[in-house]
Amino acid sequence: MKEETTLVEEKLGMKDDLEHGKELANRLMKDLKNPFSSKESNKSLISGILRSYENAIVMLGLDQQTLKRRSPERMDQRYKKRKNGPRKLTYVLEQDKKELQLDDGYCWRKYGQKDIHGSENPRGYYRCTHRFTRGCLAVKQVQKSDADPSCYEVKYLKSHTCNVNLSTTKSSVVSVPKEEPNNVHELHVAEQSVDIIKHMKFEETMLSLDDLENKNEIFRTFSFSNLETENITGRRNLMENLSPTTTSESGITNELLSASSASVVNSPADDSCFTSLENILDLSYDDWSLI
DNA sequence: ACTATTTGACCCTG
DNA sequence: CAGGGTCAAATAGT
Repeated sequence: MKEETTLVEEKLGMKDDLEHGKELANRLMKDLKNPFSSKESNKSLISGILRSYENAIVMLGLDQQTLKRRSPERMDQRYKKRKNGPRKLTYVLEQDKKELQLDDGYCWRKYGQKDIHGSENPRGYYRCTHRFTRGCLAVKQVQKSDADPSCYEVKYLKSHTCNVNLSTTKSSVVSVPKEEPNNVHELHVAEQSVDIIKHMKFEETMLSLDDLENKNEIFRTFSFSNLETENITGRRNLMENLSPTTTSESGITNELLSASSASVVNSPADDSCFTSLENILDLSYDDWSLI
C-alpha cells in the first residue's frame, strides 16, 4: 500500500503540473492573438503544456503502461500468496555493497535482480527514486563484468526527468531522439583509474558513434571499475563526464550525441525534457503554422 | 513507523 | 519455451 504522505506529494505534484499546463495554455492563447509572436515560442509553450500533462498522467498512474500492468483482473491473478511461504533473506554481500556504492549522483532504487543466462553475475535493476513522485522514468541496469570482476557494466535506459540536481550537476540534460530501449548505444569504459578512463573516452566514443549511426541509438552503457574510496571524488568527476545526464560543457557524451543529431536542452531546471514529446514536436514542426 | 532491498512469481517478447 | 524485465510480499535497516 502506498504511503499517505507519498500520495499527498503525488497529488500536489499533479496539481502543480496541471496548473502549470493551464498557465502555459493561457500564455499560448495570448501569443496566438499576437501577430508578432514567434513560432519558436509557441512551439516551446506547447511543448511545455504537453510535458505538464504527461507528467500529471504519469503521476496519476494512468499512463498506458501502468494501466495495462495494473488492471484489476491482472492484480487478482498475481501475487496472492507466495507458494513457498516466508522466505529467508540473505545479507547483502560485500561485493554487492560495492555495487550499491556505484553512485552516479542520482537516487536509485533497486527493484529487481536476475541471473542472466550465460553470465556469472546477476544483473541488478534500478529505477529512479522519483519514479512515482515526479514521474521520472530513468532506469539503469548494473552487472558485474564476468571478464573483470572489478568492473561493472552500467546501462542507462531513459533520461532523468525528475530534475533532481546533483550537487555537482551543472546545467544541461541531454536528450536523444527516439527513446526506445531496443536501440542500444554502448559506451564501454573499463579502466582502473580516472586518468586512464579519461584517456579512453575518445576512442570508445568513436566506436560508439559507429554503432549509433547504425542503430539509431538511445540507451547508453558504461562500465567502470570499483574505484577505491580515495578515488570517489575522481569518480564523481568522471561520472559528470560520462553520465547520460552529463553536462554540456564537459561531456564527451554530449559531443557524441550532438554528432548524432541529439538535442541538448539548456537546463533541467526549466525543462524536464521529455524526449518523446520533443520527437513529436520535431516531426510536426512544419505544421506549427497551422496552429 | 517508514524506507529500502530481496526474491519468487509473473508477464512479454522472440 | 526460454530468457529478460517487472511487480510486490516479505523482510531488513534506520
